[in-house]
Amino acid sequence: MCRAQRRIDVDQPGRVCYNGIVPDLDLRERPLLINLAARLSPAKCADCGARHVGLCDALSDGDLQLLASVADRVSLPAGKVFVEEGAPARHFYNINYGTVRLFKGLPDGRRQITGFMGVGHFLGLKVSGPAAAPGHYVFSAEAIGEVHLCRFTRASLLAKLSQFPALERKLLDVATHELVIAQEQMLLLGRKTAVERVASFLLAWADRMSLCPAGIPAQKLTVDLPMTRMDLADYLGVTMETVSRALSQLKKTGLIELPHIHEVVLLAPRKLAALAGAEI
Amino acid sequence: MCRAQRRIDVDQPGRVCYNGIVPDLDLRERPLLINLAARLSPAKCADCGARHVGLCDALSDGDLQLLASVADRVSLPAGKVFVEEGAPARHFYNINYGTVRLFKGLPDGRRQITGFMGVGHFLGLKVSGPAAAPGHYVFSAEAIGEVHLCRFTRASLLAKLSQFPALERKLLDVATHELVIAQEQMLLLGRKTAVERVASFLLAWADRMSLCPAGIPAQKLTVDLPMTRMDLADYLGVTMETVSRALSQLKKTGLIELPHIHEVVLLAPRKLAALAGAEI
DNA sequence: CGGGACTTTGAGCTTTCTCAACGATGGTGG
DNA sequence: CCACCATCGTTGAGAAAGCTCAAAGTCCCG
Repeated sequence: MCRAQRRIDVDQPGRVCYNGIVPDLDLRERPLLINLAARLSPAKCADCGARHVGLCDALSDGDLQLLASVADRVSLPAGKVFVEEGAPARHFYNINYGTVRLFKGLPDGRRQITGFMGVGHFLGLKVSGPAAAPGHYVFSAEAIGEVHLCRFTRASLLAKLSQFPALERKLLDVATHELVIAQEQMLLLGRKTAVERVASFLLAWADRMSLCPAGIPAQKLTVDLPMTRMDLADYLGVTMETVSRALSQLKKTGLIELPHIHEVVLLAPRKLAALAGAEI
Repeated sequence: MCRAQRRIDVDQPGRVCYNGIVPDLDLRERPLLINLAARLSPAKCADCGARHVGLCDALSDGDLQLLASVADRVSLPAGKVFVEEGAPARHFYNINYGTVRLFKGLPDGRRQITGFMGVGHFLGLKVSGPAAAPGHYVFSAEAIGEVHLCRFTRASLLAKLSQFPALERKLLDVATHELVIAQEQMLLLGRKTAVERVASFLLAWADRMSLCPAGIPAQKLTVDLPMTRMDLADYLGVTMETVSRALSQLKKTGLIELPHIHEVVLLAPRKLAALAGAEI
């Protein structure tokens, strides 16, 4: 198998090896973003899309307010890279709106997307060195479409941990859950065929989007895919063309429909699961 | 790429889908093991191979003694599967001696090794559901060679967490570190060629074994590989034959020597790193 | 309505897999 | 102590999955 697609333009500013000391996101360059954030992400946590998801859900209104006092609200345009692999890790992020792709790169431009994160997801644990010490991000993060986030400095959030035992436990839960997903992805990348990969992804994504909270449903299910085929390819460890062919094959087999490029209907989720190699 | 090797004998007792309620390791069946453990793993933490590694290193002698009071010491023969994917998660383990392989399986027998763990490694975080709630293991664990471990019930260890804040933080560190490694492995599985995979593994393993704590050294380095070629293959997402060919190629290129099957000499670690696609 | 970006489909090629035979190695029993 | 056997590893040849390159099709947005 050839794996030599060159996708990341390594000469593009901001995508080269990280040497300088630059904040992951320099707000002074983009004063507008703050205003945009204020308009689109409500200042009050109570009105936030992520209030009852993920990390924020672990806290009472009062605790959350304390935590919010150390958070910046930020809004990003599509395509904005706001975490750079190799850069000093200064912040944690919590996603309030939109979808983000996390990825790692090779020097020749090959890219592996390690995850997609949506509303309520917490981001920034994966740094080199112990969690409490300063380290460097081991991944990059980029907005798919418009994204709103809460940004915390690592120092302030880690300092708050002793005040909020629930938060520390929740962080452990988040990390554990990500580990479980990562293991699953290793099985996919190491041992599944292209069609199995795509089928697995569709089910996992539907599940992640809480569309089928009670396991795999028997009836049909419509799933929104905010990412491109290229993103899917880089997540599933195949090429764009292979993703496209796999989707076409699933369509031809009658397992899915593709009403729009960014929308898939799972016609027979159970059969899809069998094809995906449902876990032992 | 064809990925249809059938390796795990799904008809073998203990490797089938888990339905029953059986402890991960029933000591009543193996009273000898306890004695063996007592002989080989000293009862005192102070004399344990893992005392100053990983989790145990986060605790004072006094705290460790308290923790040890809720631990069983267990010794396992080579090949013993002591955690079963899908079984109820009742224990955590800490490895005191030997090496363990963690893996996930597909119904048709394909296997993906998700990690190798050695002395000081902590095992059992990866369960379905939140860390604090009862769940099921999402991986299996098997001894490579003889293994000694400390076994904790999840309930007792999680109960102790509130008494030992250092321990909780350390657990988060462990989970974070595993996440970083998992991301790296996804890049390997999704985007690297066979030779790059093997080169990456050799360096990562040397690093994990603390043979080159200060980064990649310029001079040669001897690495012990306790696992078989098949294990390597299942870890690297290729076949045994491909691992063998990659090693032969690295030998022919003068980058490594293979004095014994389970021993590799890295002749030019830096060149190997360049080949492995050292991180951006 | 037109242009650019994204997607699909096709044809030939490369890497890796599969299958098979041969070689090494380590443990065991004569 | 050595020969034998079982297991594990290596090497080769042909097959196949997925990759590359190329062209045609779609869709969105101005």
